[in-house]
Amino acid sequence: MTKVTISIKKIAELAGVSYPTVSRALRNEGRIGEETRKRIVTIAREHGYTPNLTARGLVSKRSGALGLVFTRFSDPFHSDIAQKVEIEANRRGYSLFIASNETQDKERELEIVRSFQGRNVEGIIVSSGREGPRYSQLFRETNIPIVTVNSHAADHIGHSVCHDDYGGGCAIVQHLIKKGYQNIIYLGNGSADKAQSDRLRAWHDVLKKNSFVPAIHIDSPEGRVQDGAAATEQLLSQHSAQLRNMRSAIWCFNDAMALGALSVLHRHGFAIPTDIGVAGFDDIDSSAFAIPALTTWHQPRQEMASVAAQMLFGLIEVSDSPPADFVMPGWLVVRHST
Amino acid sequence: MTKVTISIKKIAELAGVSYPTVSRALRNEGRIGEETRKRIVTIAREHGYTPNLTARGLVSKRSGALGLVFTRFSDPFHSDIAQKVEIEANRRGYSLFIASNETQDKERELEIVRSFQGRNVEGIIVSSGREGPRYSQLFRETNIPIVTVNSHAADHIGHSVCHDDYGGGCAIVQHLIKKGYQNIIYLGNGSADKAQSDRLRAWHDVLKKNSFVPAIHIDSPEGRVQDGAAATEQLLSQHSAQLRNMRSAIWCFNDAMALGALSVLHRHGFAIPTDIGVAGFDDIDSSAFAIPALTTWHQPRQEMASVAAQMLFGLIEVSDSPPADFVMPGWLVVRHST
DNA sequence: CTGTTAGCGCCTTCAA
DNA sequence: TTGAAGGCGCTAACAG
Repeated sequence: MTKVTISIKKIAELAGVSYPTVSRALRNEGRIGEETRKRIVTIAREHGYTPNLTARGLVSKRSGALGLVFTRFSDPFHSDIAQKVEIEANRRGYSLFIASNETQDKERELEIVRSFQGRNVEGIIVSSGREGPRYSQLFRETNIPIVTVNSHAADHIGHSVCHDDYGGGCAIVQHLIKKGYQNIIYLGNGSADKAQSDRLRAWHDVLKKNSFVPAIHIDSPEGRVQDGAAATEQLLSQHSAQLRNMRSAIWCFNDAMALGALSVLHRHGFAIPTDIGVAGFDDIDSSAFAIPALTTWHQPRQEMASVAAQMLFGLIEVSDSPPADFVMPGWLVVRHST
Repeated sequence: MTKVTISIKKIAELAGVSYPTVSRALRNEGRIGEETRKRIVTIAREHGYTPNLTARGLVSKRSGALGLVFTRFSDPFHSDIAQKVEIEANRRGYSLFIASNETQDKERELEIVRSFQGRNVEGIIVSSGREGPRYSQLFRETNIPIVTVNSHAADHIGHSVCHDDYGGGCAIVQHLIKKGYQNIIYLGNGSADKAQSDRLRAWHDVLKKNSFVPAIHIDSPEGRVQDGAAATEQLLSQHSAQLRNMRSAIWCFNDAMALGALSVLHRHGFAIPTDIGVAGFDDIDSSAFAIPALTTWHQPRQEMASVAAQMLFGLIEVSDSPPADFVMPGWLVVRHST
């Protein structure tokens, strides 16, 4: 490809000045004659000059780029977070490197972080919901600011924005009990770390406290619509007696799975919420348009992403701020599926 | 933040060699003593060395980065394309800059392309579905390979991967006619360029050919679930008589909108597909789980993204390949909503 | 106000 | 096989 990218030098030549002068003119930096500045800017524009951010970054030590690692584009929850991060990054004049990790391989995620490092990003946001000792280690070693969303380094050594999953889980289960469901099933997501364990624990605790005994718990490999559908199929085939004998409700790890559950239940002729109740988690946009509209727990994901971004900007500007674990509250959204 | 990124120089010092030697060792480039190579590599690893891709890119002229501009993360169609592009980029060892354009501002999109240029990306994929003379102009001026997905520069001067929207639209409308619907409504997306105009034209043409007269057409500002819901509400309030008198079907610009339509129709007590038929376009993952499962047109978006990526890689390697407009076929998916 | 010099971290000649 | 110089495009001191 013909690389005819015009450089500062060429423009200097054309304008009959030295190239630092051009640099100053183009950056609108002080101490420069108004006449020359105008002349240089005109020439630059005429020749379609665009500054080489690579070179600029090399010397200024500010690449003007951020890195974002997240699960996958088809995940509505993490995608909304990614969207907000992208907007915030742009607003601050940053470009954004992105890498998804559709595999369930944690090592891959760490590799991504390292590659971002090699690209001299000024900060990294990890929104994958995964965590573990390897993460803590990497984050400790890395000298680039990192903020995680919805997971915290196991030893709370880093900076993170989380959500009160335990509280939300308790609220959902309590709501289901109050609605009179006697058998509360949990359809989980085996690939989520903190979110899954917190919600599972909430489910356990609330059931126990209310003297509900051994309830059904099925984990999916991931948290997609099809996973929720598959888990529900499995549920129906393995526990149909229990479902018919006790007034049951299904609580899904997230709304996507709940959508899949609704679909399968509908196909099998169950009336929601009378035959079976269904609840989700997250309150993604389409949940309000589910049939019937989905009862769920609202996670303020936009705000979480915003806070994460602000946190990161803070870390970029001020060095060595102490570890922080910001926990945000959500709220129950009761619609028509329970 | 303490930037203690270790450089090639330091390692050279530590190893007691000159830094070009280190460079060679680390890149596994020929002509280097096996002993020294090993020693250097060990030291590098011990000190957690990561090559500075910025600097490397500056001299090699190969940034190893690609740019992707697309609509928004919550758009299931374009997100799937983005996902595939990301995977392909990674497979080839590229990092990916991403920028979404949630605004409907085309100028913003061109700005993004320019900023990618400044970052020395080696290639750009534009998957926004937008087009126009300003695009053609920019693409012509830009010396970086650009491939567009689902839109082509008005004058066919660039490289693009498209889908046969007209053919798909015809097939959908014909299917609805065959199913016995007498009133075929189109709910469009005002922010899509090529896709909208092609589908709208298909709708017009097929209706005309079959002597159907003035049908209803409502455009939404965008193509999201809530847009489909809003358009359907509008439809119900303005044309209820017509809907009850003639056997009607609603064809939506995309599946997301169709999901919104299904929700509203359900809330208003319509039975699908007997009272009203609903069809979408795209065949996104969740369409199979809609209630009822959605009849739609399958766009091979993964393949489209793959082809676009391959096309781009080709352009990066070989300069000056002639304009190309790759058109991919889709297929009808009849489920239970019609 | 402007030009000179130096250097960011790396790769690529060329000699040795 | 290795080292010494030069330069990628730009900014940041200094001079003048």
